[in-house]
Parts: sequence; structure tokens; C-alpha cells
Amino acid sequence: MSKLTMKEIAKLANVSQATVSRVINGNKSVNEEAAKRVLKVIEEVGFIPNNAAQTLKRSHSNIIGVCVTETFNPYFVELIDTLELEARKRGYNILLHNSKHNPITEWESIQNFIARQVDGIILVPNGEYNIQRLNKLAIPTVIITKNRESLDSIGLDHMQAGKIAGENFIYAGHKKFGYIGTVPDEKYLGYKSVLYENGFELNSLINVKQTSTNNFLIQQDIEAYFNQADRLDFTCVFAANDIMALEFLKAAQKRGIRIPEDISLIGFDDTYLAKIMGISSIHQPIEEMVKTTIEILLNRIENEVSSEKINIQLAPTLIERKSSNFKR
Amino acid sequence: MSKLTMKEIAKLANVSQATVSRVINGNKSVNEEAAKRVLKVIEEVGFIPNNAAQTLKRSHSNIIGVCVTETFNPYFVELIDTLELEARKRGYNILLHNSKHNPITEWESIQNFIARQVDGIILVPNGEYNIQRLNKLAIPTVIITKNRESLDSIGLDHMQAGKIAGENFIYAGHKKFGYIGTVPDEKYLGYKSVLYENGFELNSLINVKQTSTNNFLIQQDIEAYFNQADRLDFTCVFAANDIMALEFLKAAQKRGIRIPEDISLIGFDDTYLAKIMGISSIHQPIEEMVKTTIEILLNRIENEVSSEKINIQLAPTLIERKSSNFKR
DNA sequence: CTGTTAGCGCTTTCAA
DNA sequence: TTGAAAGCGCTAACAG
Repeated sequence: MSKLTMKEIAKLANVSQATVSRVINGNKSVNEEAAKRVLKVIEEVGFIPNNAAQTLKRSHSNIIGVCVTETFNPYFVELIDTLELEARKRGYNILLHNSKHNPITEWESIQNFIARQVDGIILVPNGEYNIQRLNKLAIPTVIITKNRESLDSIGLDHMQAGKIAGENFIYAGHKKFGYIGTVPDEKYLGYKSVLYENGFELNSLINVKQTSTNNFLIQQDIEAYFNQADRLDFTCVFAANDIMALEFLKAAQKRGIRIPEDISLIGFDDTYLAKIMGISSIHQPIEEMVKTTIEILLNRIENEVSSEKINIQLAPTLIERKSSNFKR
Repeated sequence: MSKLTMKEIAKLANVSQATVSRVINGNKSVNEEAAKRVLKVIEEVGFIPNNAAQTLKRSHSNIIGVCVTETFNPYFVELIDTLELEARKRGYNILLHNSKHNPITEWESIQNFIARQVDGIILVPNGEYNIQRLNKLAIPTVIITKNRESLDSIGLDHMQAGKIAGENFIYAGHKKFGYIGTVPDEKYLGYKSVLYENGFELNSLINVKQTSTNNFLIQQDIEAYFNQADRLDFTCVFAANDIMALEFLKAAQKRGIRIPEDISLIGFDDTYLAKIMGISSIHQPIEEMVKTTIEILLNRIENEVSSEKINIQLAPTLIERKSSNFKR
């Protein structure tokens, strides 16, 4: 079945191979009778053109390489899903890789993309490691969820997100502040800066290791914090993502700490985890981000426009749920 | 960068293109000096062989097509992740598709796999729609998570899973039983059969529409049930997956129904959702399933062994957590 | 409107 | 150990 070629189809339909190619590619200038015959044969034998040959010949593949840093976080799953959908609408498939926060794996993925002749790359980057190399490759690329000057990019303003969380807490009357996440990080910086500006400081940092990439490991980090702290010196806490927020919530509940009465909590990503648990969270507009990403990328691929880099920063918004909706 | 070919490498290294191919493919019979020269050039210019050409020539791609029914359920995310890892260990990439429970999309994915010259297919099927067609295609395929006689398959014994849930409830002293899910389904059948065998019956079915493929839609279905029922006529309930279990839990809590004191709850898949929420759940051994799947598939691809179909049914185990650990 | 033909970049005989 | 050359299946320019 899968060993059929246009040659056989041509023979069966009594036309040349070129004509078969024409009807498959919707070329108008084919006799209607002949076209019908070809289509019938294709249908009957279930012929599907060999994409490797097409790619080789056309020197493009209609594939977009997507590399994310993790799939454990449901935020990325939703991102991937949306990316796939929007790409498909435009006639492209996604080749998905997961760098698992490892720059070496990320680079291998990029090489694999090149080998597979992808027409463009969408990357959730791990730091700066491969940005310059990627730039030299001169393949259409857009960085998503974060901003990088040297390439096209679209991301949320993380600094601003940190500020919004901080402002919200300050406005609600908090005086003592906590942060959960891996530092340094722009959210962390933004959060801290707004605290300082208002005469406060960050009282506690619950450090999540960079290598803690699943619920269980994050839970361990948070438990470790709770176990070494005699009492909590903050009344509100901002978590770098919803998984961390959720694990904090669980650890707190386990110890009889009430959310939000004792401690207000804000997460990040606004995934369904936050929705399920009623955790306030900073929303990332996935659909807008993805649509714009595809737009920019296909423009680069298909129109080869200006070399001016595009860098878009989306504004974060806080979705308030019960975990922080409590004035002191 | 990406327009380099072996020809240029050959010229730069002062050898023939064939020799370049030889060193890339680790062919022994190449002069050591020459090989070193070639490697150096490749390194310098960052050459990566064109995979489309390789695939065309070799008539295999080292790609496995994987098509799942959804990615919303974290169970499938974990499945995909493990699949990717195990495949990569064996030198294969994954081409991932999501049929979103649509047999037409599923068939399109399969056709895309053929077009892309995948060496094999791993499928989480939607019913029976494409099983026969797939069989005719004569491409190595293994069905995962479910069993299909006409193809290689590995899955949990869903019937048995339903029985285990039912038995657990009966053993704990329950007399009135509920089920949440889309019916008919093997888990449902197994559950019901064990109830009948013990002189009980299914008192309530909370029907989740087949089209309810995310939290929100499932929530609506469950809310709809609660809203039309004056009182619950069961004291225990088995949910077809953890998402449903979770949404039931939320809907119950909202109404002051205590889990497990008023109603015992068992979910299915044993995802982190169940772990997070302390929901008892029937465990699916992902890693074992995936390893066996890859084993069977690569055996078919690389060794073209017997045409005897392999059908493996794994035994389900119940992981008891607080949602059902309560004797009446 | 249609067939012939020349490659796309690679692997792999075959001879040397 | 090596190079020349054929050809994987397809597209597209060209000639008719």
C-alpha cells in the first residue's frame, strides 16, 4: 500500500507521471476526463504521495519545529495544542520536541529540525544558550513566551506580572511578602522592585530548584522550606507558576494554614490547576500569543520580509479567585 | 547554513561525495586521514544531512507516528513523554498527532503518517473506525491503552478495572452505586457486572457526553446531574477518569457533601490530579506499557517476525487514597 | 493540455 | 580505500 508511486498511478490511469503530479497539486491545466481517471485510481488504490520526495524536491517541508521546555506544566500542553491547531489551519504540521530545560537537548532538537527541513522554528528557550547559534542559522524562528531582542519574539511582560502581583498584595494591606520560584527571574525582579518602591521588602524566598520539574520535586522543595521555618514571616506569597502555587496551597492546608485568611496566594499561568483550586493567577493569553506567533513566522517563511526583528510584549492580567481575594 | 550539501563538504575536504556519506554513516572503510578531514569540515561549517533525502533513499525515516485521542488528560501527556523518551533511546523520533476523539481526524493523521514515511504507528484508537483500514495498510502498528485483536495491542484490562472498583465498594459495605462516565465502556460493563453478581445494581449513571473533552465541559455535565437530582441515591461512585473524579469531588464539596464520609470516590488513570486531591484511583502502568509497545513495534519494523498478533492485557491495581478509604 | 526530462541530496552498488 | 554513477519519488521547466 505504502509502496505505491506516481509511476504506477500513471500507468493505471494511462497518463504520464507528470499529469498525476498535476492533478494531485491541483494544477488547472489537465483534461477533465484524465483528471477524473487519475483521481479514481488514486482513490481505489489509496495512494498517498511520498512526502520525503516532495520535501526534497520543493526544498521545503511544511513542517514547523516546536521545542518547549517541559510538558509537565499544563500551560505548555495548552500552548502546544493551540500551536498545532493554528499551524494546521495554515497547512503546516508541527514537529514537537521537549528540551526538558536542558540546553544541550535544546540544541539537539534544533539540529533535528534542520535535518528534517523544517520551514521554521518556534522555541520556548532555556536561557540564552542557543539564541546566538540559532540566529546564525538564518532559519525563520520565533521565540514564544519570552522576549529575545536578537530574534522575533512574543511573550508576556514577566517583570510587569511580578509588579501586578506585588501591587495587588500591597493594595490589600499586606506588609510581609513571600515568593516561590527559581531565581533570578523577571517575575521575581518585578515583584521585588514594586515592594521596594513601596517601602517594603521581600521577607521570604521559597526556593524551587531549577531541576524541580514536576509536582513531586516542587513539593519536596516547598516541604523543605516549611520544615526548616518555625513560623511563616509573610502574609502573602506570589508563585512563579500554578504548580508551585498549588503545592504551596497543599503544604499550607496540611499545616492548618488558611488560604486566604492567613496567607494570600497568587499563581502564574492561569492554567486549569488554578481554576480547579480557586487560586488567583496571572493570565497568559495563549491564543493571542499563538496566533501572532504563527502570523509572524509564516510571514518570514513565505514573504521573506524585512530583517527588522519583531518583539512583542503582552500585558499580564490578574485573575482574582478566592486565594487572594481578602482584604486585611 | 542549511543549504549545505554533501557535495560542498566533499569539495572542501577534497574527497568524493560518497566518502563524505561513508564517514557520516560510520562506514569503516575510509582512510583515517580523509575521515578526519571530512569531520573537521563538517564541524566547521555546521553541516547537517538532509533527512528528506536520506528517507527517500533509504525508504525509511526512523520516525514513529503517534496518535492519541486527547492531550487534555495528563495521563496522555505522561504517556507521550515516556513514548518519546523510549523511542529516542532506540534512535527514533516521534511524530505526534491528536485526533481529539474524531475518527476522521484520526484517519487523516494516519494518512499523514504514511505520507511522512513513518516506520511504524502507535495509536490510542477512537473506537473501531480505522482499525480495519489500518490493518490493510500493512504498516507496523501497535494499539496502546486498549486491546484490538486484529492488531498488536497492549492495554489495561478495563473490564477488570471496573470490577476492582465495584468489589472495593462492596467490600467496604456500600449498597448503592453510582458511575460517572461516557457509556458504553468496558469499565462500566465490568463495574455493573460485579454489582449484579453480588445482588446489587447500578443506581445512578452520571452521564458525561462523548464531546465533553475538557474540565469545563465535564464540569457542566456533572453540574447538570446534580441540578436535576433532588438527592443522591448512591454512597459510592466510580469515575471513568481522574478528571471526572475531580470534577465530581468539586461539585460535591460545593454542596457540602463529604468525601468519603457521605460518598466514596474512585477515579481512573492515577494521574497527578488524583495524587494532588487525594483521590483513590486505578493505576495504569505507563512505563511498562510504553516499553513493551516500543519493543513490539521495533521488532515488527526491524525483524519482520511472525504475523501472529500480540495482545497483552495488563492488570489494573487500585491505589487507595482518602477518597474511598472509609468502611461503612 | 500533456509528455519528456532534469535534478532535489543522499546511499549504495560497482569498478578501479 | 575510493570515485563514478544510478536512482529513491517527486516537481517543474520546457517543448510540443
